[in-house]
Amino acid sequence: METEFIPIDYDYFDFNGKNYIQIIGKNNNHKKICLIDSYEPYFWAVLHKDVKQKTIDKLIKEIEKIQLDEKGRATKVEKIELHTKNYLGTSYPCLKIFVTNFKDAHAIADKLGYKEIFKRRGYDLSLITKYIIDKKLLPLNWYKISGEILDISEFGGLANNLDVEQVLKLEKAQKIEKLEKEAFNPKIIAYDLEVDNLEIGKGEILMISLVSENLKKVLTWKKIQNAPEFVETLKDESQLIERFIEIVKKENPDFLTGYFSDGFDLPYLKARAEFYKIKLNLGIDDSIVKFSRGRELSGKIFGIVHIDLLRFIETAYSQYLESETLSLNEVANELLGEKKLDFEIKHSTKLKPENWRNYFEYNLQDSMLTYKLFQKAWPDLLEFSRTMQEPIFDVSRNGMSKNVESYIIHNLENYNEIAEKRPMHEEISERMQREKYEGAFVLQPTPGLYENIAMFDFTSYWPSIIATFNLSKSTILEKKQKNALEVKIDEKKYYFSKKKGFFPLMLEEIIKKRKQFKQEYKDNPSPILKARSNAFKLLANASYGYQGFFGARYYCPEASAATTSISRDFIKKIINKINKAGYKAIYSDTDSIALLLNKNSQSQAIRFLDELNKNLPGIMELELEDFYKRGIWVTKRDGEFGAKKKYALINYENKLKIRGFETVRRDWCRLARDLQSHIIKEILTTGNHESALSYLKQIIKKIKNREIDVRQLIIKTQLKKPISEYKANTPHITAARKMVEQEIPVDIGMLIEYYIAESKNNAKGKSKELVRDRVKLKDEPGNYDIEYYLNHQILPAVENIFRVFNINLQEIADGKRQKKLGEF
DNA sequence: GAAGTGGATATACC
DNA sequence: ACTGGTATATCCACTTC
Repeated sequence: METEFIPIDYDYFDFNGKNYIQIIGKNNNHKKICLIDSYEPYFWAVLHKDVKQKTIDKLIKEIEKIQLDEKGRATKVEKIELHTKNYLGTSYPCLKIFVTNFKDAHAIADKLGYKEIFKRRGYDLSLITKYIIDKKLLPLNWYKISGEILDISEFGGLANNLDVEQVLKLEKAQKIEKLEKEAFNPKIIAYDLEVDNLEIGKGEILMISLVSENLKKVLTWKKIQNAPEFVETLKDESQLIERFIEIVKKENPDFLTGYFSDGFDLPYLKARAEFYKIKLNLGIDDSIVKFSRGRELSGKIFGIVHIDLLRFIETAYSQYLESETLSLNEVANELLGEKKLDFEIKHSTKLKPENWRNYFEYNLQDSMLTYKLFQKAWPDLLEFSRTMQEPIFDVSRNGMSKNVESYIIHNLENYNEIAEKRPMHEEISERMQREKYEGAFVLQPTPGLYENIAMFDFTSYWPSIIATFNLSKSTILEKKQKNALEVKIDEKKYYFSKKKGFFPLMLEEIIKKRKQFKQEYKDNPSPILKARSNAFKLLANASYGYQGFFGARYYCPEASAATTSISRDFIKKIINKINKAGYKAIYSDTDSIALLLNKNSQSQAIRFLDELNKNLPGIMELELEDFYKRGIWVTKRDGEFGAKKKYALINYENKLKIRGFETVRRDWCRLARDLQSHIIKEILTTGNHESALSYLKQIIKKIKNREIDVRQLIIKTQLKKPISEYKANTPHITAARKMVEQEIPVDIGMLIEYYIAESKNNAKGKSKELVRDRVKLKDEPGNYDIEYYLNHQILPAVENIFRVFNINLQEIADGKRQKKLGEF
């Protein structure tokens, strides 16, 4: 039996004590296929270099005798092979020890207390990861496969109740190339629950919406006359759950997706199903939904990949998004230009029929948005999975450190490397206590309005340093060696080998691929190429942090410290060269330099950049980010020094680039942010402050006359931990407590919205009330505090901008504020 | 009782 | 606890004179 096949999800099962792999995927006729494959699990024993052959033979005989019978599972060492492998870049004789069941590999490894054995490795990788590495059946790639149709009786009748076109025992698989357009088009169902009580399982499920290519449905038990046609009314909540299961099973999609569905929708469904003693058997083998533990729950369905889009968006998109929160509403608005429907959610007992009809629409829209977001994210999900070579289920939930590690693990074979082990608890807590090492260099700017500016920046600066200077766990030397690179950090010297290590080499490849895909995308734009280029970009960006991350297998803070140390040296040298060549570096942060062109032309600057590049070693590269016609740098709130990480630029297409200013900070009120951005724009466009100042005066007048809508004055601050864990009584915690009192749901991660109202004992005025005592929730009636908004929001946001022009709003700040304000 | 200081907290930059 | 360090700024509690 031959067919084309694309693997989507991987699972495993035990039969007669042995491990078997189950792969769910599609054939070229878009039918679901299940492949069964055997797998011989093994781990490595790294031997000391000088162990003699005779001793090795004896050792093998010893180890071969090991048998275990734990948890009713008889396991033994099946066979042993001798290989020469690298461990952290050094070659060793290694024993490849095959065991009956991979779950016992760790226990058997623990029995190997022989002095000839230097390290035991490879027993802590997941079975799926090992399978993908060894059999090279990579996720989301096409294969021509041959196999035998599984007999109904085999593996205890496994093929019997599996809802797939075919179950095949895999014999051969050969990778084939397919054009992207004739490639795999996944079937997706998006779903969303509406409930009465947000606490998992504590309320009733009111309705569930489902959206697929040819499916738009809201299931409910609420009988409403003239309900929209997409509504299907069931007898009660238990029928509703059963109908949901029925539809999903009938549709049998590749992906079932929700938004925060790991944390809400799926656990809720499970809890309510349990309440009614219904089996939530969504799996294509009728298995129930399982939740794997971890920091967050992950809901897994056999044969249908459950994707919580929020989790993928957190790792893959959040750094690019401008949205203030990652709520479905904001993310959909930014990525799709579509919003959730307006609907005020109330307890179901308080809803009138027309409210219900709107509620159904609202519920359907949530699934529609989720469905569209999935399609938008699909190229990225696909390319993440292909790049890291891990299933989409995992890649969509893992953070970037895990993704970097997946990439490493799956590419180790190219370097004949054995995987390093994961740090254990004790080691992790030790690592967490390490002192911080010094990071990036930031040049203090001189405040001012500048003209004719260029911005240079290093491409993938830190990764390119790691690759160029060979900084990693496998290349750091214990002591000084001939030709070794010496890096001095805090009077301590570290040495790195000149012989390239696998991590720097992989990184070099990642950077090169990123460059290549970026170029391919430019030449021939497609969502897939963009996603591919982006996956490699994110991988490069996260790789530096990976080496300094306590959970990393290839943890090496010395390499991280050396990376930043070298980065500081280089950027300072470049700054010096810039200043000596008739330019003036006015600002620099980490990998970028803003410089004044002075008398030089733009083309001269580009030639100068080429010169600088000629003297850069390895794959380090400096590029032109853009030319700007004006830029402004301001002082810190107090003192005359220039503030770092705060500037605004305007290029020759009149596009603004604003960094660090309150304009881009969500914890400042809308009025202050809009005013500041207006003023920055005015100044950068005109080159003077006059129109900006008159605009400011207008706004101040409006505030004093109470002409400002309180919605413009709402301050939003995120609640980052449970209220009880806060030591400080800040305004936003006070607001959160008020919300709890008023029975408004308060959750970690939520933006707390409030404004500052007039003091109650305003007239007496002597001992001023604290800010937190004047907090009112966003919908609470009251008068905003004119003094607060003037002196704590509006003026702080703009006074250091005007100070650049010697306009002294400072006197106002110095206590003469009240009097001075009268002048406006 | 005003002024200064430092801790806790949030958010941004790269 | 789930990449890293650098930096600004607010509010509030506390100390100091």
